[in-house]
Amino acid sequence: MNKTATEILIEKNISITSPRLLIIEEILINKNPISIEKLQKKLEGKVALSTLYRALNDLKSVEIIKEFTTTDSITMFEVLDLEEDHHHHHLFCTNCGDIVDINLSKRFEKNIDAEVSKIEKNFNFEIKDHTLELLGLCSKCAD
Amino acid sequence: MNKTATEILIEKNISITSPRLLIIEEILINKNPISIEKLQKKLEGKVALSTLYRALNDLKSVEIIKEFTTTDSITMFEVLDLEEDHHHHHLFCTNCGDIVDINLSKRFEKNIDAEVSKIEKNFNFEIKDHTLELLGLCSKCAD
DNA sequence: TAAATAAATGAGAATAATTCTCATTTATTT
DNA sequence: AAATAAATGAGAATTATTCTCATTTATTTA
Repeated sequence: MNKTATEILIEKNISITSPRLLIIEEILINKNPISIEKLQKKLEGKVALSTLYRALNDLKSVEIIKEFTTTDSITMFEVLDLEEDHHHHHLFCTNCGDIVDINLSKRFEKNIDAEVSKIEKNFNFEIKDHTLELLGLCSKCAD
Repeated sequence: MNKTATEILIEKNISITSPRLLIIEEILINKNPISIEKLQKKLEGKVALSTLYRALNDLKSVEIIKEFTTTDSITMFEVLDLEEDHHHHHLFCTNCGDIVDINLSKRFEKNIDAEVSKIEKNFNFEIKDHTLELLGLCSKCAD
C-alpha cells in the first residue's frame, strides 16, 4: 500500500507542516515528475512562493524528493520511491513538456550495463549511474 | 579537414563578427561541451556579457551550436557537427562537471532502437530521439 | 495539557542568470 | 566610398531562486 504524505514525513523525521504535506501530495498525485511551474500554479494561494522553494529544498535534503533539470532547462521534481529500487528512465514530450517514468526490461538494462563497462575502460571514467532519455511526442501532442 | 569559424559563419550566411568568431573558436577548442560559466571566463574582457548571450542565441538559431542543460542545471553549449551524423551521448563527471562526447557502437544503437520501438507502442509515444547519459567520475576526479 | 522551546512560514528584499534597450560601432551592400 | 543594415557594449529590466526577519505553527517538556 502507498504511504501517505504524513507517513513519509514521519519516516524521515522532519516536522509535519501543511506546506510540506501539500507539496508531497501534489507531486504524488501527478505520479510522474512535475515542473516547478505547475507545482506553483497548483499550490497558488495555499503555499507562499518562498515557502515552496524552501520546502522543496528541505524535502530534497532528506531525500523525499529529487530535483532535476530537463535538457531544455525546466526544473522538475519527483518523489523518490522509498522501498523499491527506483532506477528508471524518462520519456519527454518535447511539445507539452510532460515527462513519464519508464522502466526498461531487465534484459535491456543488462545490455546497457555491458556497454557501459566497455565505455568505462575506453574513457577511463568511473560510471556510477545512467539514464536513457527518450524525446518525442506524447499521444495528445502527436494529434 | 576541419572548418574554420569563419567558414562556418559563411556557410550559415550570417555576418562575420569578432564576438561570433571568438565564441565559436572557444567552443571548438574545448572539443566537448562547455559551460556558460567557463565560456564567460575565457572571453572575459573580449566579449561583453550581453553580447555573449545574444551571440549564443544567434548561433543557436542558425544551428551552429546547440544549448542544453545538465540534470543539475548547468547551461552547456556544443558545436553541432555539420557534416557527419552527429548523434552522440554524454559522459558527465559529477565532480568537476566536465562532459565528454561519446559514440556507442552501431550494434548497441540498434539495440536501443529496438527497445525504443517497444516503448513507443507500450506508451503510445512517438519517439524522435534518445540520449544515454552516463554519470560518474572522470579519471582526474576519481583520484 | 499548558507553557516553553524550537522550527517553519509568509512577505518582501536581495541575488544571480538572462534578456532587453538604445546609442555607438562594425559589417555589408550599393 | 557612401549609404544601409546589422551587431555590439553598457547598463537597465526581468525572471527564477534564495535570504531575512517578524510572526505563526509544531514539538518538547514539565
